[in-house]
Amino acid sequence: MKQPGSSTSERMLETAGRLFADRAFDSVSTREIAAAAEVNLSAISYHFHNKEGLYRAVFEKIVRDLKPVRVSLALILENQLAAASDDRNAYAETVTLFVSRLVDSAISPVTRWRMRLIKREIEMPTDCFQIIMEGHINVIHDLLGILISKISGESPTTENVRLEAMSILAICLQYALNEEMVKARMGWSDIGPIEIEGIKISMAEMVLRSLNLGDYIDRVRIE
Amino acid sequence: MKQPGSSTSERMLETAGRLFADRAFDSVSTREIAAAAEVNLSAISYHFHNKEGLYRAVFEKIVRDLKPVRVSLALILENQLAAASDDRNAYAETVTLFVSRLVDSAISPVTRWRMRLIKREIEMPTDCFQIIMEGHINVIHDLLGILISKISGESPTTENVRLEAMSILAICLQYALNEEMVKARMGWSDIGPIEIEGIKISMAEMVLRSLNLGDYIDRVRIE
DNA sequence: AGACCAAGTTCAAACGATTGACCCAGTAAA
DNA sequence: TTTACTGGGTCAATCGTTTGAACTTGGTCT
Repeated sequence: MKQPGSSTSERMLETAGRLFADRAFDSVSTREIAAAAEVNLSAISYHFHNKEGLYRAVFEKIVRDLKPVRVSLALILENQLAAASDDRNAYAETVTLFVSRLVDSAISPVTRWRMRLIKREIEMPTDCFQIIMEGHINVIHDLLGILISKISGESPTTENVRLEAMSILAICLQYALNEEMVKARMGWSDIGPIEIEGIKISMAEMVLRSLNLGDYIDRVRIE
Repeated sequence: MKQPGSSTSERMLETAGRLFADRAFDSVSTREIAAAAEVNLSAISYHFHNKEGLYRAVFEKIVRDLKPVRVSLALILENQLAAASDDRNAYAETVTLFVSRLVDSAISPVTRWRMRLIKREIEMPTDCFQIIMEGHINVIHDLLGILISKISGESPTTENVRLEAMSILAICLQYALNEEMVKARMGWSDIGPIEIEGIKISMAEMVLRSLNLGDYIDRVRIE
């Protein structure tokens, strides 16, 4: 049934996005999208010129939708910079919060399909690769780089810092993407709030240790 | 040009595998596979019944091809168990070797397309999900779990150990999958032997620190 | 040796179905 | 009148699969 209050094009973007997140571009037909969005087939060419235009619009919308995530992460870092610059306990808290938010952005039911679509674009790039890199990934990777460089003392432009940032990004985002594998290997039937809590704790501890902040694990609580 | 000495079906499996690694199942047409393998279109139905049968056969072959990887990783662990069980320096060496081999299996030009195909199946499971999990992933994940439990003292069945194993798996395999992102963010035009060396060092250091073996980093050399 | 045959394999051609795109007349609200 | 659609129909292109003939091979019979 049609969602009241949502315009045709908004409904199309949401529906198409979910479908594209589940299956590849070529595997989702325009007719299926139109039917799922309860929209006429012609609406695709009317609003987005063609199927590729719709696909691109989905990504542009995702970048807009995820702005709160970027802002939230940037704010965490900003607050850190305002604090004492040598307080390693404060660093640990910042890292924990950062990781928690990152995992949330990847695994929360609200944003999960968006992150899966993003990850697919990264692994099998199309024309939208640049949109998602410039609009979202670059920002987060840079923020992580700055955080790591603050803690380790190395320059954020160092190859090592950039690689570490990429690794942390990878482990925080993996649960959104390897959903079936995680469920199969952990014996979970679903990744609900309880499982997410466990993931966050394990994740934060690992990242803290990998940043030589392992001593502060017990002093920090996950929220 | 046709490879001499390779049978039709072998050539089809290799060619189809590479194509399926680059693009989704539906995006690769049977005609394209046949043309690339320099094989008649009907050879698909003749040898593998249909397109899905070919796809499944590719995964079954991958599992067989990757047996040396599993054996190699198992041997590393076996040698560790034979060594002094409380020598943390030996642990560090084992972990370093393990990570090095794992990264190799993911990023080496020989196996890279296979790992990309595996990862795609994990992220967007089809009927072949079970084949690759039972044939390859479960083994490696279990081995990692055993290694972690040895080092941390926790039981390998602990949720925390299994999550940590999954995370280490994720960061070691990411470079095979996020190839374009890695190149874009690191400013590399290609992931060659030099870049792989850098990745391995950064990777091993991170994993060592996350396992509380950070003190032994400088005593261990990557090979 | 040469003729023959059956199984294994490859071939070109065609099948029906589905695809994305396009067209245009119609409608309802602003 | 303009904007935002709906509905139906057509189009060429491409899809996975099937068909039946042609070829290759190794063994058997004369």
